[in-house]
Amino acid sequence: MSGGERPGGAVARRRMTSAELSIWRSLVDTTTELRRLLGAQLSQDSNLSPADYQVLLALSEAEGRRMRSSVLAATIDWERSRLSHHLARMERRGLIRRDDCATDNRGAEVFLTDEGTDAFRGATLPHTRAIKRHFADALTSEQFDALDGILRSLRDHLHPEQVEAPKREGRR
Amino acid sequence: MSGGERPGGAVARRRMTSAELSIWRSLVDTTTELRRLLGAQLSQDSNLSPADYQVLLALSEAEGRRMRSSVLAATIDWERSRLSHHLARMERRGLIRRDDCATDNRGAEVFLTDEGTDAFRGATLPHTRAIKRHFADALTSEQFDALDGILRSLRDHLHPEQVEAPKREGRR
DNA sequence: TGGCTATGATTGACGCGTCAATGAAATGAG
DNA sequence: CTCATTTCATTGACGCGTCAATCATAGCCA
Repeated sequence: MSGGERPGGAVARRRMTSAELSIWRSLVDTTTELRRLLGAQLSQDSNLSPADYQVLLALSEAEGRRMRSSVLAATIDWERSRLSHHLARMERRGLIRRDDCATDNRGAEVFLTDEGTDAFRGATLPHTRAIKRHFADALTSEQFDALDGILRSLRDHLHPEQVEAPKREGRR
Repeated sequence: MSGGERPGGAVARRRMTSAELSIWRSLVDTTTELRRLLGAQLSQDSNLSPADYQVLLALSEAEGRRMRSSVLAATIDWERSRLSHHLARMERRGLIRRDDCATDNRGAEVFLTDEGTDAFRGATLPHTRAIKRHFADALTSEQFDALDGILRSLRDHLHPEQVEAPKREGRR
């Protein structure tokens, strides 16, 4: 209630308070710690890094478990070269493989091996449980609603153009 | 009030919903993006990485701008070896230096050089402004309150023992 | 004292991520 | 068709972070 702020607008406000700064630091510290913990758990349970998991997740949801490398990069919002390096490491471990692309001779197509599929399947359940235990179990449903709104505000502020595309599929 | 959840307790709840999972992913993605952005800004404005900034901040607040290496590691919650590597790189760049410790011949003492002090001073204002612009300006004061509570819940859940050190300043 | 263990700090190996450079194929203008 | 430009993907160099190993010293106890 009350205060003089507007959430969405491109407004110049008062100075940032030290409370706000310290909430920022706490956000960084807490998410860092959560990621460390969940990453360690994942790697211990399944010998996968969070980055591996992200790649496997995207591939396992793709048509035919295969994707153009550039599409994959866009999907998980990685730089191309990062993906290239990472795919090279994953290929060495037998989790994925790369083929030349049929329709564009520059392109590469990445696909899950059976081993990669199994690794992902085996990782999913314990990883989800760990997220529940360390994150979801800590919050009430009111807090989830609030957090959802906060994240939406942050995203809208970061990407002012594409605010509030309702619930549409496919197009961009 | 209302729902069936208890925030603090070590309670086993229902299955995690997909909405909760997707809020988790959004939290990871959004904080990652914010950190990338602020890190890029910092490095562009001041030629410092966020890690450099963390070290410089801790040192600049220390008695005499110097600290035992192990104390520094504990202060910013880094592994010793990470700190060692990072200090070596910062020393090469002239931001800090290391001395043998007077009271413990195993120990090292780290201190800010004048150059490091200047670099930190020059970085602080633009960095704080960037945090304000990209983070603080996106949220209402109600959202800050909610976020503060959420982070407290998460931290309490991660560290069940040291719950609820009240709100006093300075000592702990 | 001698010897065991614990601690402070560093190192090397290796996986990871960014940036700038490369090469190769598609695309488009003339 | 030819040349310039853009796009796809990879590579190398280098900074970063983790893990396991190392080494010296401190602390302890018999």
